[in-house]
Amino acid sequence: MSGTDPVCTEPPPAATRCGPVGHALARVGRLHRIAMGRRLRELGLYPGQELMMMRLWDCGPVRQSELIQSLGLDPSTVTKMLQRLEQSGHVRRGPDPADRRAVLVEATERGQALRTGVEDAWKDLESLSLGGLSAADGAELSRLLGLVAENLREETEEADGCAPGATVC
Amino acid sequence: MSGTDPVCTEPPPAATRCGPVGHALARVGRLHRIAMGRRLRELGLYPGQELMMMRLWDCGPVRQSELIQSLGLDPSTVTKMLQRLEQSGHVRRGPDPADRRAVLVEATERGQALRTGVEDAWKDLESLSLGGLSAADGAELSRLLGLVAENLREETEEADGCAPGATVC
DNA sequence: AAGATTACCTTGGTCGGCCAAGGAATGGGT
DNA sequence: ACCCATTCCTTGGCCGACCAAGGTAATCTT
Repeated sequence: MSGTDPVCTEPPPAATRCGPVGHALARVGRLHRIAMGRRLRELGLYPGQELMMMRLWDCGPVRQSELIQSLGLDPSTVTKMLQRLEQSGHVRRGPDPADRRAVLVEATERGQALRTGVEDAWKDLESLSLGGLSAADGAELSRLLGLVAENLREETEEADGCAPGATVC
Repeated sequence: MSGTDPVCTEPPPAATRCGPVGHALARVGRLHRIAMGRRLRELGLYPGQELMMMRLWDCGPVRQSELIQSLGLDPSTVTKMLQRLEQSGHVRRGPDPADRRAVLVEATERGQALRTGVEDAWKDLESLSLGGLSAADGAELSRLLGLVAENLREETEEADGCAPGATVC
């Protein structure tokens, strides 16, 4: 048994006083990411990459810019992540014949093979997270998180529009 | 106006199907972190550092191990973060006379000066996040997040105990 | 048709965060 | 007293994620 484990967070600092919900949010988000990361490691992925792969499983070959927008990530983040995923053989990149500056991305067989594993991991973690909650509570939580997400999204976007014709898939 | 802004996330991938709540959680957590990071930048801090500082404001000089445990972070993370905070003058580190392998950490005046700014930022973001929610909804959200946190914490800790005598402060 | 603007991606740098491994100092068992 | 286990911290490596800046290609303007 390894003695001291990280991730304890028991008595959080007085951030609780200034932003109880925000603090709980940050805390839960981190715990969720860690728990997910643990499952992903057995699959050979790092946390964050699974969302990228999910996107690639759903859509076929996709433009990198599409990934950037749908995942809401910085372009440079996507570039580097794809470079690593390419090197680990999960992803293939090639030029877009229709636009020579664009890059088309798709999952390799090796990447496809992870699909059920990743989806199971998500389902597993989902049920674990909601353990002890009634279905009604789950729905309520989902609803409230949606509202908060909307509030935060507005501030983050700060006027833009998020091009409507983007849901290509 | 910078044209393309990241962070859009509009139609999330089919992760929604496998773990709607988990996905919303990850999403909101990230948005919250980004929004907080924006406020912190004006104060000269990076996201994550503010929790460390809050802990230091509450307690006086603290052992590094205390920070590790209370924030639930990896020891190496804390070491590096403190090195940077020290270099930016927000924090001072010195030897613990009672235990020569330990390190005592405390906030400098410069670090203290950020306190109200950070707390205001948290309050501000909190009210923004909860905009449009009734007080009852806020409480409900808090309660549900607490439950989920508990579920996730159990898995993350995986048997340990989190030494009860740790709430020194 | 030439020039300015945009869109698409890279590179380089910095941070938070994790893991693995290692060096000191303390403490417990015999 | 001695040695072994534990605790406390550091270093190095790797990723996700951000920003800033730059290079190439398409598009819009005039």
